[in-house]
Amino acid sequence: MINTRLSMGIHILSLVALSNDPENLNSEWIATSINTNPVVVRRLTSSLKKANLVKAYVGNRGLQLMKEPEDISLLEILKAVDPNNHLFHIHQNSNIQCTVGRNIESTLGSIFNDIQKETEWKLANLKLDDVMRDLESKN
Amino acid sequence: MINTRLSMGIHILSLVALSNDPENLNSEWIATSINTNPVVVRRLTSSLKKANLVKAYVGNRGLQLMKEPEDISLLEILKAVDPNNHLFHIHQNSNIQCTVGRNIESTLGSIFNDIQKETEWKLANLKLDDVMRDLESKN
DNA sequence: ATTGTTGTAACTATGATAGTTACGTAGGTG
DNA sequence: CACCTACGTAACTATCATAGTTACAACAAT
Repeated sequence: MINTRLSMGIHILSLVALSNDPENLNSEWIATSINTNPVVVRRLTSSLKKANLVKAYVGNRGLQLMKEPEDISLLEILKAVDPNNHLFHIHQNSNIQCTVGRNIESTLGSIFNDIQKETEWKLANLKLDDVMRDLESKN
Repeated sequence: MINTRLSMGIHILSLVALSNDPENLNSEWIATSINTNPVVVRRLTSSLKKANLVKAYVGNRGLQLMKEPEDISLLEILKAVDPNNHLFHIHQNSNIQCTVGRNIESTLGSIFNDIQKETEWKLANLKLDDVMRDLESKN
C-alpha cells in the first residue's frame, strides 16, 4: 500500500465517533483536523457512506456512525476507501521462454496472496474502538 | 510496498539458484528473463551483493549464491533491495489543536508497526528454497 | 429564494519508480 | 601490454499513482 487513504479514513471515523457535536462535522472541519483539502475529505466520506459505515444526519448535515465502533473493523475501512489495495507488486511480462520467467508470477502470486490474507485478517480483528481507546489514552 | 524490487530480486536469485551455467549469467541474460533493462538488473544484483546474498565468480563473471537457498529468507532479500519499505503510509502534519489530529499518527504508527512486524516475520520464514520448489513443481 | 453543504468531474503538482544512455573501472585473455 | 567483456553508478527521462485544487451542479432546510 502506498497511499494514506486507510489512515485518513480512520482519522475521519475517529473524529465522527469522538465528536461532541457530530451534526456540525462538515468536510471543512474534518479537513482542518487532517490538514488537507475538503474535497479530499469528501471523496473519502463519500466512499465511507457507500460502504454503510457512516451516514449524514437529516439534511446532509454532519456525520454519524452506522455501527458501533467495536463493530467497525479496519479492514472494512480499507475496503471502503481503497478496494483494490495490494501490499505487494509483482513485475509483469516475464519471459515465458525461461522456466523461471514463465512461472514466477504465479509462484509469487500465491505467496504474496497468503501474506495479503494474513494482513487482512489482522485488520479485520482491529476495530475502530481499539483506535479510539488508544487515542483517548493519550489525552 | 508499491515497487517490484522484492519480486525482481527473488526472480534474480531463483535464476542464479537454478542456472545450469551460472558463470555465464550476466545482467543481459537476466534482463531478458525478467524482461527489463540490464541496468535495472545490475542495480538489484549490486544490492544483493552488498547484502552478501550473491557474489560473482572469479573475474566478475556470473553469479553464485553465498548461502544455501534454504538459508536465504525473503525478508533478507527485501531488506537488501528495499531497505526502507513500509506497508502502510500515515498522513502527516495533522492538526495538533485537535485531540485526534494530535495523536492519530502515534496511534496508527504502533498499530501499523505491529502488522509490519508480522509481515516481516512471515517473510523471514519463507525461503528462496520454497520459491524454487514451487517454481520447479510447475515445470 | 437563499444558504450551506455535498458529490463529482477535471485538472495540476508532486514524488516514486523503472527504464535508458553513457561512461569509468576492473579483471581476464590473447 | 592491448583488448575485451561485464559491472557499478551517475544522470536523465517517461510513466504513473496520489493528493491537492478549482469549479460547479444538486439537494435539503429554512
